[in-house]
Amino acid sequence: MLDMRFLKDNPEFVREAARLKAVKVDVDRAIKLDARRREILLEKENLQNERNRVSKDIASAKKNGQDTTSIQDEMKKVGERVSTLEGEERDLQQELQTLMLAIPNHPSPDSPVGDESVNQVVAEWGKKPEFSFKPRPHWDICEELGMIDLKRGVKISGPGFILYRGLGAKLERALYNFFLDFHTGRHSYTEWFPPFLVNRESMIGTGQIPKMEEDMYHCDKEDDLFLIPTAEVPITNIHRDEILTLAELPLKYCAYSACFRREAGAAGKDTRGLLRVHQFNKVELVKVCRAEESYRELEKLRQDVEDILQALELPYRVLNLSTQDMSFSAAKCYDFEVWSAGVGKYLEASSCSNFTDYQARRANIRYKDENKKTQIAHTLNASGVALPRTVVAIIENNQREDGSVAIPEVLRPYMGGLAELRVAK
RNA sequence: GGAGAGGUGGCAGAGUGGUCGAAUGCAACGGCUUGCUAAGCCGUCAUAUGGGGUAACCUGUAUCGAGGGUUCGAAUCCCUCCCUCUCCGCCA
Repeated sequence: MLDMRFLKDNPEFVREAARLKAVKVDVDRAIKLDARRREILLEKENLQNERNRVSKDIASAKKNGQDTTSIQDEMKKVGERVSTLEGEERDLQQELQTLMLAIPNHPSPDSPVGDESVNQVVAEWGKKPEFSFKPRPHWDICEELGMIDLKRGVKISGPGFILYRGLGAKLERALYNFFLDFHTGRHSYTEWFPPFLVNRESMIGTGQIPKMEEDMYHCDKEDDLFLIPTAEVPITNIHRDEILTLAELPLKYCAYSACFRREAGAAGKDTRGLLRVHQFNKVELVKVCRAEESYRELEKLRQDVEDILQALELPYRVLNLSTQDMSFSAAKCYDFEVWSAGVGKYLEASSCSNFTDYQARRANIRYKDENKKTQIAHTLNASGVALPRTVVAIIENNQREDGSVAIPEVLRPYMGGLAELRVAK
């Protein structure tokens, strides 16, 4: 959410920022509602002031045995007027809130302007593997090695739900354990294990609602709980409605979670095998820091993600996302795409975003600065990293002509010392 | 799921209709003093938002789990919801 004062002072800037993100907003309406709300508030508070004062007088007058009926009648009228104004204010506030939640964060000046076609490649690492045979896609290899069972996954849940088996299941476990150990150890993140269902306030806090509500699985029995699309939601909301001290910033958190996405309308396009699924595993990195530090923390976060892709020896490139391709809440976003030889494509394996104060204002995450003033924090996050497409790249890039797959060095300790995946004799 | 108890400031804990935004204690912070295993004394010490002032600060309003109601006036009375604890039931 934006600061109302900022919006009031810079309506043109906000309009322009929304245009850059191709989001329609009604800035004028918001300003008008806010002005009207202020008027009402002023009148209401003046009346309340009068009432508070007179009520004290009544108390002392009664003590002295004086008759206070007429003045009480007068105050009753004041009370009624206050109630009316309160009702009006509530209505205005609600409409204003709805409008404000629909205004996106403004993109940073160094984000390329436009749609996904103007995304900038800002880094490339590693060499695409070359083969003396035609590399196969992961769905062939994985089925052959008995690592996933696509048909039965569909039977028990539906399309987009993956049933991992044997070494496939073990590889998942190996990867997220490796990721967690790597980030907690080498990068000193604090590990959390969050609930996978969260309430509506949390979803609003990180900005999934209202914009993306249709993409979320919802348990509507009466609990109003949502399955998390990413651990970003519970982890960023840990400090919702809290005031942090300067000493504890920046917070560096990491968490494994399963992630649930309806991916409504995405069927048919790049969805084979593990490319786009409704449930997947991910390790997420979240940072909360003071305002001045967020862009520097973004670069560090980016490095943390690069480190882990390099450890896995996966060729990748980093994109500086365009204003329209980044998310609603983001100010700047890097996407990490790993090269995968079988499908012959770069696959998005991580997003690394600075949300500046946008999520923190929604979630009310603040800190006291050195002058003891309360400031809105900045939040960031990155996947570190999402598993399915990482698995795809590992399988497809490390495949051999005989159908076996080499396991990256760093994962072998997590696979019980195994150096390759192959069909059991 | 059933029965009971309870939700007050960073924590503990008073307060049951009127100078209560809230006693007191602990913790924390600032200062003073001091000599004996660290203590004593003084002061400061919630959040949001509006107004005034360069500023320290002054000031209006709201907030005692949340929302509604009664009343001139609500932490205190009434209603609804949420949460915590204890006991019982169920259960991985």
